[in-house]
Amino acid sequence: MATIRDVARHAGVSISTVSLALNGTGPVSEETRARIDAAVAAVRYTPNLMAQNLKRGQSKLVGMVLGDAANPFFGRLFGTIDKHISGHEHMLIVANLASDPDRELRTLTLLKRHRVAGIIMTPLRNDPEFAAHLNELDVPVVLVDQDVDGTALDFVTSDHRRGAEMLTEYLARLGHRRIAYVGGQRNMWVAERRLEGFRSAMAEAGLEVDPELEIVADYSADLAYENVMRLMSSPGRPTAILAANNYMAIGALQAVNDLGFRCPDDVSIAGIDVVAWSSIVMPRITTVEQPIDELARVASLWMMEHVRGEAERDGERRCHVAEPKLVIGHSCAPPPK
Amino acid sequence: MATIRDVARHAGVSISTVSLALNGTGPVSEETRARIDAAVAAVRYTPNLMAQNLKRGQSKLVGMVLGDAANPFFGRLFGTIDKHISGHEHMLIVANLASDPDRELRTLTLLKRHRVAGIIMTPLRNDPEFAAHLNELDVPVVLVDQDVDGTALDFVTSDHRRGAEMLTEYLARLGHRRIAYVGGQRNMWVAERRLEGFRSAMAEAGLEVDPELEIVADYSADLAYENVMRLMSSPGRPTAILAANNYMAIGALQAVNDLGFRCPDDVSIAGIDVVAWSSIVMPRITTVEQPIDELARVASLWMMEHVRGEAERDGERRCHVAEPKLVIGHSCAPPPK
DNA sequence: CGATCCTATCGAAACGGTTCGATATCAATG
DNA sequence: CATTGATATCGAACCGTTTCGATAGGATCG
Repeated sequence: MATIRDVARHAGVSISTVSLALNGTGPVSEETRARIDAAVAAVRYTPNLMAQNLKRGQSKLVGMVLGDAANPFFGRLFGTIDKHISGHEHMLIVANLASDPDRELRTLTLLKRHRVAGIIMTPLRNDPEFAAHLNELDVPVVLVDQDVDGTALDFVTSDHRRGAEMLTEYLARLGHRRIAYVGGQRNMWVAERRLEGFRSAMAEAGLEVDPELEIVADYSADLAYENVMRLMSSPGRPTAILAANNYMAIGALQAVNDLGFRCPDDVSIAGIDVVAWSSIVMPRITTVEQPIDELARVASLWMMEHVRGEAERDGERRCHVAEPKLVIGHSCAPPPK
Repeated sequence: MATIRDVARHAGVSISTVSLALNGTGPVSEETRARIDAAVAAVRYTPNLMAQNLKRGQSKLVGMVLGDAANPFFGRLFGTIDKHISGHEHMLIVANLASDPDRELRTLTLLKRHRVAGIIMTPLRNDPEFAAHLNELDVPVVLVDQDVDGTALDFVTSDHRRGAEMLTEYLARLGHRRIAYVGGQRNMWVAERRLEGFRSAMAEAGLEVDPELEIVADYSADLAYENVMRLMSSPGRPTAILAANNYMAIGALQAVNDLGFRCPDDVSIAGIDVVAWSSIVMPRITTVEQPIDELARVASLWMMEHVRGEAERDGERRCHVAEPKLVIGHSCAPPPK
């Protein structure tokens, strides 16, 4: 592959002159510039970014770590962030965790080896060991969606607790008293917030939570399916089900259908974060949506500030909490008599 | 950030010894190795991959160009390819075209500047100018999903033509005679193949295609919605609709619902490539699925062969055509009397 | 006319690594 | 004892750039 040396030789000038001409830094005569341009085309020169970055001591790469690329939430998040980042002649180098927390640390150090200018990540782990690593990483990081306790990193999320509250309140107002909650892993930040929201809204509505109806289904459609099957087959079955993410909502709906119940006539279903894409799921599921575009915009903005060195590190971490939006579908109705 | 020089100084050895020890190339005494390891930990050394790659003349980066990251098809494709690639201490550097063909060329040259070891891409454009650029790129490329005529690049796809045929045959066997086809842009490779499949299966079944019922909706749910609204409001409305991708299938179903028709009682709907994720769309849409895992596996395999220099370039391009799978849902029935 | 200041160009030193060809030490060999 | 051959370590060149300081040839000025 052609190097700057080839261009210089072909144009009959020195290497430094080529560099000055190509980068527009330093004065170059019209004539020389023309010869250089011709040479570039002749030898098909493409500047080596690795060499440029090495020399300049900065990289035009921004790392992005996704919790689960197959989930449309992350797909849209990535797409929108990419739109913002790649405008500034930067590129995203993306790693997918495939929901496997063990890959998280390895991925981060690999990105650091690449000397990325910064990392935007949706973390999975939330434990002191991980927080310690994050703090020692020495690369600007913006967390999205999920927090890691014990770090002072910029953090962009939506109000997961409020989202769960909104749906719970909605179900309670419809008259439901036995509401089942199908939630994610107990040790995950987002799952905790959503569970809090559910419980607080239940308390607020004067309803008590039956421990039997509080399920942990690890964000998996299959586990949700099994649990809802069991729940709906038992005598004290709920009249409404709140699922804490899109996959589990789908699993729940499937289970309800397969048992011959009808939604919303026999049982109401609401799901958090059931992405717009599934809006024609029939019945359309009542949900709270995260404002993905807003999350992506703020995260990208903050990241670019870090990259440009504009982020005034006054010790205070920045947090942006976006408001989720209640989208009423046709999956909820008053409980059957 | 600590460099190899710092490690050397801290351990009291030369730079080259550190390099030899860390890479396991060349003999290093137990004692020295221990001192070096200690020094690495002490100064928190992380090798600079840009420098390593520059010197070694190779990069551990593989480029991936996605047609539309927000579409779950690409999300799953990316996730699965990443799983294969990142096993070999490589990383994926991903760019999203957001369905904008104009970004395609720029993205490719940017990836080349990064000296990626290869590029896996789902192209949008299919024209001679683009093919020429691709041929001159001088970077190993594996095309996925969509072909570019006039190149000799490795190509992994599924049998789009056959997929459309299967669905058309299925609808014809159910007794439908007026089948509408909602297709993608006419200049796109995949769209052409699917249209061919539709027409050939129609001919095979002895049905004629009403030009009025052959819609171009650019893979957009909105356009499909509008067109199906129009179609279903006209006197000669079809009894079945075949949509050429997931978005358009959703648009079509929505339109049918909004007009008060019932699917499949009043009209049957089948869609190509309606991803598993939407399997609980009610009624579950009859579809042909692309074997994404297979596509990803073959593409990754071939890419790694290129990266390792094992690809015997004997002039012949490699093509892998996977068989799509007919998944029968509940969205199709015999036409109403 | 010598000093001064642009303008255009160049050489050389980095950037952070790898790697090849020394060199030094020491035990084994003839 | 002089060779030989490992073994362990090092110095220096190089990968493809950028960039700083130097140089040289005018034009401008007092």
